[in-house]
Amino acid sequence: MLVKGDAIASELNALAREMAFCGELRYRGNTKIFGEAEPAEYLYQIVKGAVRTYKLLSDGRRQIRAFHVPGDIFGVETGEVHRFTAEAIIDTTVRLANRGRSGADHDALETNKLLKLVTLNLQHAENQMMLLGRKNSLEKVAAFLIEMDGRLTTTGALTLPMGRRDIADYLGLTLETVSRELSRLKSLGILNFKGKKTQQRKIVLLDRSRLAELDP
Amino acid sequence: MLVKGDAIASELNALAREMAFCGELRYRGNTKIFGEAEPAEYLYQIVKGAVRTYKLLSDGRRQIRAFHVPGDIFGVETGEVHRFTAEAIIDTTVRLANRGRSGADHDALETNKLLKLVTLNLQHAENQMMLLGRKNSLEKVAAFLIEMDGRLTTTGALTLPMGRRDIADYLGLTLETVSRELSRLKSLGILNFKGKKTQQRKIVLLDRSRLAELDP
DNA sequence: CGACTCCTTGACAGCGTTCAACAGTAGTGG
DNA sequence: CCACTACTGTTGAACGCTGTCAAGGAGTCG
Repeated sequence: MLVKGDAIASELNALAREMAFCGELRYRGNTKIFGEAEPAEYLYQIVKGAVRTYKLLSDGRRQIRAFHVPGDIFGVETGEVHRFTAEAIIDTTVRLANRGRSGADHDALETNKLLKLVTLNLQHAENQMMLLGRKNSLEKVAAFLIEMDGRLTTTGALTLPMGRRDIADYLGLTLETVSRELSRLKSLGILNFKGKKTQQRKIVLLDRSRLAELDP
Repeated sequence: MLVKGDAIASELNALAREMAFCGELRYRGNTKIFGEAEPAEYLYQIVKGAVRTYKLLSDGRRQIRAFHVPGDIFGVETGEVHRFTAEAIIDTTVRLANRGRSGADHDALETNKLLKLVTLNLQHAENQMMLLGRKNSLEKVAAFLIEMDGRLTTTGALTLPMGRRDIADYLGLTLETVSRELSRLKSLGILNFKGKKTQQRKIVLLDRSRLAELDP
């Protein structure tokens, strides 16, 4: 069975507590943190805010690998350069951790932590492959909500930091389809919007069990 | 830019040469090697044959993670159990390598090798996410041929061990669509079939540069 | 020979995309 | 304060890519 997002996230948090961080940086919304193929010098842990990591095709098609929220670690690379771009979605604060000296081999403890992090990334990617290749649009949106529910629900409401376009590029859909399926879930009584008429990024999940049934 | 399959494969081969293998097993085509959630005790390296690794949804929808051909290592798990099923596609011989003692921490050298293997898996998964989420059917089939061309071309011809159904479940398509796009590539003069009328698994690539242009 | 598997091909349907219009909110500057 | 613009999100209508359903050919095996 698939491991859900929250299980992965909680293990990430446990790992993060043991790491040695060495600095802090702030980014405004929609600004680049690092780009694909740039040298990878640090690990990043989010203190506040949200980040998307993605790859692009030459014609601009975008596939978002993952969303990262407070507590998450990203930029885990074992090679010399980043394999994807990272951007702050909203105003974001990150802590930096040094990667082990490149070239020289790391000490065993550090490599073990790195192994754990890369493995969690791989698990997430494998689950996302299943979603992208074999789920329909309603199932994709349901899975997305379940993942985010497990990671950033605070006060009973789910406040999405990202817009419809980002969600679409995460799920392999268009923003219109995402919007339609969210409306469908609302009309089914499974969720409700809370914010202003547009910018509907505050969602209240009314029926988690029926939502879960939509994600096979 | 995306790392192509052959780059990953060649690094795998380099790694494999340093590993300590401890046994050999044979499997007939379409037989299980290990199942999802079963205890993970070994690493496997293919000597001869071909293997698919995949996940299933409860209703039977299948997503193939990867195809493995001679030289490849699969079953790289850091947890206690396998996250996916592995099946021999055709008659297959594999070598077994012990995973480090679970629980106790492995020596640094071994962990480093494991890290390399998991990272290569992650790279492949990230590229596959781009393919599944954002490429159309022709681009998917082209990418598949390019990947396989880099891994199992021997005598100028590309002999695919897997059937259309497997290819479809790897690319997030149906077998009919795979068949149609292969026919299209043939009618475009980019490839030719070599085998008997059905069982068209021998493919000759006539124009690799035009094929590459189809994969953005 | 008949049953079976694998693949191809055609016709059609439908899911998701594309194109478009519109609404609500925020920011800017007169 | 209000116009004007920009941005985000929703919704409708039409299209088209891919899936579904079906038929048929070619090869294999008992």
